[in-house]
Amino acid sequence: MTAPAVQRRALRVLRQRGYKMTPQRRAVVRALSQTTSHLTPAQLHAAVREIAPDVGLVTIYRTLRLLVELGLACEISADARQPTYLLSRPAEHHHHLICSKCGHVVDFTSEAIERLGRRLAAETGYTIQNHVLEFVGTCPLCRDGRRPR
Amino acid sequence: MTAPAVQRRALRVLRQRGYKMTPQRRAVVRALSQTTSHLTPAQLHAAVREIAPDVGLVTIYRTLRLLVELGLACEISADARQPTYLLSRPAEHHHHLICSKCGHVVDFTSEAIERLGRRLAAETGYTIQNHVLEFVGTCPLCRDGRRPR
DNA sequence: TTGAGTGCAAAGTGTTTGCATGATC
DNA sequence: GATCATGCAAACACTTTGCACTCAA
Repeated sequence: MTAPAVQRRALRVLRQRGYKMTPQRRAVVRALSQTTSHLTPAQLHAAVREIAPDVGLVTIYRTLRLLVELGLACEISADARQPTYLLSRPAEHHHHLICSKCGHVVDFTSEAIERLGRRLAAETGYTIQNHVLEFVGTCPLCRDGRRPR
Repeated sequence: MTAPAVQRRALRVLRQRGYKMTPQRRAVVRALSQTTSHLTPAQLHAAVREIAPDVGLVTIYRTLRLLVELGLACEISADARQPTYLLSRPAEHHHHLICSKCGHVVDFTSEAIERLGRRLAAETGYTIQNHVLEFVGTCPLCRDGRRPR
């Protein structure tokens, strides 16, 4: 799913669910769709201000919460001290491979995890509701020093 | 690994690494070893105070950080707003299946995840440093209402 | 004896809430 | 025009830090 398509889908869902289409929400969605990385609320705030200079940080928090509720954005928790957010590209359940240097994120899905979940459920008697899987590493560009910083 | 064994191992490693064996550290390790659940710093503080009433919350934070650094405790980040901690039972890399009702935690290891990591590395060119996998669900006792609360 | 460890209070960080104003539908 | 959304400031919750004192080695 391309970035503009992700952006359009998010705005469409917001509208369909009866939320008002404000310039602030548009700007948040647009800023999120323009990065392949994952952003902290503060970083997103900075990015949004490039588009719409007087959006407040509070609006960032409120909009992020809304987007996550609607399944339009994901929260990455690999670093517990610093939750970060990105727009969900695939609609279905998926996972993230995150570059710890540049923050680039690769989405993937895995049937193996689903199987593992079923096996664990059978072995332990748990009913499994959801799961989080995040790989953290270094992307090829950063590793080879081909990316500034 | 039984709870007392986990406790002894943690104390032994602390000593071996040259850290002083204070009553506070003993109490934190003991309180952690006495639960099969995962605790927030505040919950752990309460539990520690049952054993050693004047341990401060600051010491809980400092000791948790130390234990995590030494690989003796794990941080669970399934709920990004509330990191929780537990003593590592297996020494090697492992994952958690967490009951969202009572907090009980089941450790497991998975060769399938290691394989998936290798496959992702090959496909994307990433060098993978680590990964987090957490399943969240309901344990059999809680689901069947056989556990109070 | 001496430096690591602790407790307290204060500062710091990140996030949420109350409320008046403003904009969307 | 009614209601939802925003912005500001204040409140909040959690975590870390500075500093003097204590205690394990």
